[in-house]
Amino acid sequence: MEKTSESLEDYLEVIFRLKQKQETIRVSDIAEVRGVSMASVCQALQRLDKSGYVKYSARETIELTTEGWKLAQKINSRHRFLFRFLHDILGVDKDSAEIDACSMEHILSTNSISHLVAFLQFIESARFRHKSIAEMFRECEPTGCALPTLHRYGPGRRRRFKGSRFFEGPFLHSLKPGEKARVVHLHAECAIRQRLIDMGILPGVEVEMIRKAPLGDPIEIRLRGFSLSLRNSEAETIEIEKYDEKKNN
Amino acid sequence: MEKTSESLEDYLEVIFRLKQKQETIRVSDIAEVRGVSMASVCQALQRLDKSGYVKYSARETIELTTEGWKLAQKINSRHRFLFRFLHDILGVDKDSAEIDACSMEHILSTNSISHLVAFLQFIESARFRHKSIAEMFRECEPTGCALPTLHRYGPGRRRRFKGSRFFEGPFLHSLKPGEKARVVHLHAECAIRQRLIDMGILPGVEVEMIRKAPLGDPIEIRLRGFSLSLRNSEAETIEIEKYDEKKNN
DNA sequence: TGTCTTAATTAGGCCAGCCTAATTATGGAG
DNA sequence: CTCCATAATTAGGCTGGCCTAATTAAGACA
Repeated sequence: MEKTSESLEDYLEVIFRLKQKQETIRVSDIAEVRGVSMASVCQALQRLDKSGYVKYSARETIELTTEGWKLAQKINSRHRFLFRFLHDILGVDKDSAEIDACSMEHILSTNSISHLVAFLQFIESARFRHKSIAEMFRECEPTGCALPTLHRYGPGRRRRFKGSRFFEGPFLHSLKPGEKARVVHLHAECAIRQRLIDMGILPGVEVEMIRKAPLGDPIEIRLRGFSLSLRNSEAETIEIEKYDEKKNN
Repeated sequence: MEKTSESLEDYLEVIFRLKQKQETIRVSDIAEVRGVSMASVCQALQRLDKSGYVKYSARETIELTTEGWKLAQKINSRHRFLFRFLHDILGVDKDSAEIDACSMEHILSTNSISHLVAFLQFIESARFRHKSIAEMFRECEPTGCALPTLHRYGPGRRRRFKGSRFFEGPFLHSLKPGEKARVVHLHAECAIRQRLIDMGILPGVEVEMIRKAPLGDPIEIRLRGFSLSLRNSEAETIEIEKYDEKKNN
């Protein structure tokens, strides 16, 4: 079938939903919901018509084609699903969940979606001491880690990176003496992980390489004012991120 | 600070990551990673310079400003986090996880991200019978629900719907006699939910309204060839989605 | 010194998506 | 039947983001 853009998929979805409510849809209805001018809706309808998802010619009724229904249903069911995940499981408020589901439905790969579906089924079905995981999570009083805001609009194609695995964060052992960095993630498992955490090596913490032993094995780092030595094998599991010279937070 | 688009954020992220690896970055490096022409990179650098995230003038070294570092770090840590969620928890393969994390990092609201962070912490820390939830999930042999593919490219602003809660799926009780629909989700809890499921009312199933009692209370529906009566209060918890007249699956 | 190569930049185009303003139906009310 | 209000459409513009092709700068080398 013809390709569609995110924007067109949104139009399709709106049409689909309006159809659930009312028999005839007007251009102004769509414009209202999407928050755009009627002129834009007109253009979109023309493009959708050309792509074969909508049957439409000037001043006539707006009808989805069979292809259009199919696609709209797919999008819509993704939307519902994502909304449910965000709202029912994560506890995100309805408005945010709605908006985010709206964006995610277009960009998530089939692959990730299906994993998420499976995960959600698991989360919903598993029971421990008569409670679902979602319930337990809700009782945990999620504090919300207050990650910073990003800007969220502006056009842009979905091209992204060409090859995906170009980058993998640098690790602690690769710091040169004198260099500083921030801990990003601990890749170690169980016992070692716990040991590192006990020493205060946590994501977000600033570390500075002091020196390395001649053969590079025990290394000495400073964090929170203390110095500490680590085995190289441990340092290799600590993912870091380098700083700008002027230390911005 | 100046606003950025998704595309610019991607450039910023690439620059940030390259900086972790090498001292000097060339236009061609960025072009290579992002898979675009050098001309495009040039323009992007100029825009980034104008927005104050990058210090750059023709044929000179590419430097992030303090603001640039900050923003890039934010984006990057989101990326890492999302990648971890997709890959480590959901089990999505590295490539898909990378690409999807890349898209999600721009569009998810702070709100959803922080809920997800909290959720992930919970998932990672909770233990039952010495196993983490992620481990248990992995052992469940996720089958992958095979949701259909959507197209994923093309420009488009992030405007979306103006008001978010305009729509809520129609529910079963709103069908008119003779109309058909597909069950989308059961909103009922525990006992009632189970009862509905036992009767075969599951997401994806086609139902047809046969008739309603005079006062609208018991209603009769047909599904999988059988007819069934339901209390209105039950029907109100069943979210549906209407069909096209020509029944496309 | 001039020339060649390579990297980077500019110029000029294209497209999607949005806008506003101007125009064209359409369906009453007088 | 005409005219008006409203809805819808067209025309014309703008922007971001990409491209190719042509140009310019810079370093290497004879």
